[in-house]
Amino acid sequence: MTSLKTPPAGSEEPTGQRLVAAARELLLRDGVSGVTMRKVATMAGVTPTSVYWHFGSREALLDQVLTALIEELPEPRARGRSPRKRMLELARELRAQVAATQPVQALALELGRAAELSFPTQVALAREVAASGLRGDDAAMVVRAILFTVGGFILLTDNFEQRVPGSETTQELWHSLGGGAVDAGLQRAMEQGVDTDVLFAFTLDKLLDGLLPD
Amino acid sequence: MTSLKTPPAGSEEPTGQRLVAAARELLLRDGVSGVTMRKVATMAGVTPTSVYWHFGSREALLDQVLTALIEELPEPRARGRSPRKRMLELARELRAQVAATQPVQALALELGRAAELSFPTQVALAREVAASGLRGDDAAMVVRAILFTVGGFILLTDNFEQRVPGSETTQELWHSLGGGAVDAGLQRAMEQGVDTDVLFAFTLDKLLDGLLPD
DNA sequence: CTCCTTCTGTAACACTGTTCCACACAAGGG
DNA sequence: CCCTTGTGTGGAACAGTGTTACAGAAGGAG
Repeated sequence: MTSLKTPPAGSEEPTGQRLVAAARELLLRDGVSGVTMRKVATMAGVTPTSVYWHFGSREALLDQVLTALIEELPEPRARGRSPRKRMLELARELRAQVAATQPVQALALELGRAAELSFPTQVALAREVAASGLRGDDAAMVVRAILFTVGGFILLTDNFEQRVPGSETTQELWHSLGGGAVDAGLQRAMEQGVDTDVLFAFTLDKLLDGLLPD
Repeated sequence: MTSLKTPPAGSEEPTGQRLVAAARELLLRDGVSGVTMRKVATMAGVTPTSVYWHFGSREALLDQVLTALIEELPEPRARGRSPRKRMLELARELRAQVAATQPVQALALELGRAAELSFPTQVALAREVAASGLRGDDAAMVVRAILFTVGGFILLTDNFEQRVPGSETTQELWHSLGGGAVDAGLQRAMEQGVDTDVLFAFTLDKLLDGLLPD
């Protein structure tokens, strides 16, 4: 059933595995739109027809690639002395991981499987929320508020960074705004760039202030 | 210079304007990927070549469409008795507007002009932050924290709603999680669906608690 | 009239995902 | 042994995408 025929000369692995490996390499190198059926097939020494015989569609192929990549992601580790510090650390880790595995995230988004990527962090976060004394629905709201804030922040900064050249940034818009509309000091501050790392830490810190009143 | 030739029979408007109108109609009806050069051209009674003569590229055409659409967006109105209530109202309005003008948002995102869409709300928000007593860099951090939270929330829920059928939702993942990993009551709560409206209001409320301590 | 600019249509190019069809090859049954 | 069946494969094509080279038509200016 598995190998009725002798494997094609030039490679030990069966065609299916070679196709997944090729698609994976293309994904990490050229991004999700760079994974082309003809490129994948050529890289595996085969024609596009074979890809369709083995997987049925481009989406099914990418789905297998994503599954393999997800399994390799490291487990989140909650470090810190208090639940609150461990939550901050988990959020920071998730953000760093997303930044480091950009094409994987883009693929998960396209396949509608983004939830799986954050789930381990989600569980670890839930454990810390429970450790801080919250239970049931209240705890769930807190977990979700943190998750949505972190996830949203990641998506947003992502979109801001892959800005199209020539389009106006928020800072430029603030600069071109006439005087007197808002407080002058505030406007001047808005015209400067943002350090998203600092803003991320600040926002999460203040959110936790509101969520975990001691 | 403007119209050397008699306008084509069957329409008073010049070709350029008809093309923008056609692209706009296609965008609002079929989404950003539904705006095809051949469809736009056919709808305007012309061939794709003319589109390229007038605009140079698909991106330039869509850019003009977006500019026109942005100008029609209503100005944000800050309602409420306190600065804090007006901030919440502005955030709610922005979220509602984004939900109501989805294809416009998608287009702005693709063209890297998302900043322009939120900018009026941004200014109104800054005014309220200033009204609540904050100044300079501190005020800017607060404005940005709110903006990034709201914007991120919108992007995230957007991605969650256009989920691919067959892929696992977060709730299903929580359901398939073995017992004992986290508090049972918390897990049960996470298995239920989220009302994103309620979560949005809750998150923003708690964030403001942390940002605006009285 | 000729020249020149403006604008248009035809046809093509390079690319995408996908499908149809024929062909090779190994296994098994009569 | 032959013959059918199932497993893979390659070649060629289809329908679609954005984009471009090229040949014109139409009107104003000299």
